[in-house]
Amino acid sequence: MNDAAIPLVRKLMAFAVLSDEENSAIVDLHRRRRTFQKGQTLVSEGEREQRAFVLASGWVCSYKILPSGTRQIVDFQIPGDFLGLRSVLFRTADHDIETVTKVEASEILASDLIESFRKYPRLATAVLWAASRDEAMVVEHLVDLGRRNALERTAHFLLELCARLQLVGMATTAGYSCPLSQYLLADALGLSAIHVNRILRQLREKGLVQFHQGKVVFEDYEALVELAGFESTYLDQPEPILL
Amino acid sequence: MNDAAIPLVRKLMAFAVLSDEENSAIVDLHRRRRTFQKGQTLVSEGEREQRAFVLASGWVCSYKILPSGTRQIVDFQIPGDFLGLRSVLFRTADHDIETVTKVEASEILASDLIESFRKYPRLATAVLWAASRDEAMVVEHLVDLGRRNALERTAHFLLELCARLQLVGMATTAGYSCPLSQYLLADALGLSAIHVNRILRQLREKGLVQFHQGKVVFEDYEALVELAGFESTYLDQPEPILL
DNA sequence: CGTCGGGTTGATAACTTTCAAATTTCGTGG
DNA sequence: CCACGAAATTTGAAAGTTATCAACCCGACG
Repeated sequence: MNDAAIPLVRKLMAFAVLSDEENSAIVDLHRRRRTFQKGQTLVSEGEREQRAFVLASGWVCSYKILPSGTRQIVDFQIPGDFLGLRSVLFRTADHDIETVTKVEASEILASDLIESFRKYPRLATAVLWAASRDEAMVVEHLVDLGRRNALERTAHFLLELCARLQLVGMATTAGYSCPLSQYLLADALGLSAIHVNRILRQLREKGLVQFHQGKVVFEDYEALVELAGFESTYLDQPEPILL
Repeated sequence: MNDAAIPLVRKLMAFAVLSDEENSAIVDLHRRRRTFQKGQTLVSEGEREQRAFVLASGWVCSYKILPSGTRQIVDFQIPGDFLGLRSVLFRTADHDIETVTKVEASEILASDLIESFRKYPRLATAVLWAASRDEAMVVEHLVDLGRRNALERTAHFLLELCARLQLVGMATTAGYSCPLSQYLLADALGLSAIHVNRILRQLREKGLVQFHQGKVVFEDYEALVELAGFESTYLDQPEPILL
């Protein structure tokens, strides 16, 4: 198998030029393959036994449920992303994780990870970089919810997803496949599904983006970036930093 | 000086029983003391030279400015908190950091930190725990903005601040000193300052909390927890985990 | 063929912002 | 200690944004 076909390799390559040994160490982490059906819960809040995964294919979401029953999706994970890396440290998970589509993921034993970090320290740095980037995205999501209106927020969200997917070769500025329902979108954007529907219509009518039958199609990428106030600096790494 | 007077020591003690050597290693990190006046910028977005600090006294906020000029405060830092730990890894800061009050902070050299982690591995774990807790708080803040209305959100925020301050001995369930203006509160809560004002009035009139002249006074802590849907599990560590 | 999970639309209600202005608080210099 | 100006708080009214409720449509699927 070509290494670049592994999303995690592809993602880390954007940050560090990896040697063949390092690449195969990553490939190694991907034994222990698991398959999950759509809608399956991987981690429940309060759960003790913590497992970490690398997502190979499919989409996942992590969210919190409020006492009132509404939920807020904190983040979606796409191929190449880690699941539950952080919460391994906590005794109990502080949120739920659920598959959005059928998913292939590799279970990562903490011991394996530590061992490969010991052998290939640059790998540790690269993974830490990935974790920092994830945190930066949560922060950007927070800004979305706090200070962007529904239109900007939705636009920004679609653009950010695009940027992330590009890192693993699953999108271009022309568009991408997106398996999210308007309900999922709503729970991520802090809106009602009905309002999301209207906003998507507005974006369509303005000739900016289309989102139909699982496909996001950008009609005017530049104008959308402008509308959303999208800054990709925290996602773009023009070229690998770690040589 | 009594170690427990150092907020970082006090905070980490909630997580790990630290030996005398470990304690003094932490105290050691606090040489290189710096003082900053109120309203001073510590880190600017896009800045290259990254510095990390531990806050010894005073309050700080980290925020993002949108193209429209509005801002969203991502988090406040209080004594015992790290500043800029994560962004040291990124080449450029992705947000601004500014003092809210006069501040005393110790500059931490990455090399010093790594050295003390090498000597005292349990310290590394404790700090990592603190970082995870910080991330959990950002997530909770995100949920605030996405799915709680202004009243719940404000109540939740005041309670969370209380829980954090308790860890460093600066609050009780009776109340605490809080140097935040309603403008700062508004930028953190994703509301207008005017609305914050009204919400605070409502909370006062319901007999739940008062927030006047820099003091938060809880009148009915239990009822407030109920209203806010406040879950402190992610903050409470009933007793040290690492023995 | 009926059901079910999306998606779509309209009407109404609730929440929050914006604008404008008055009042209070607070730090500073006299 | 007082006066002054700047900053923060408070209030009202009007406008804008988003949620909620109630339908209806449509395609997939057993």
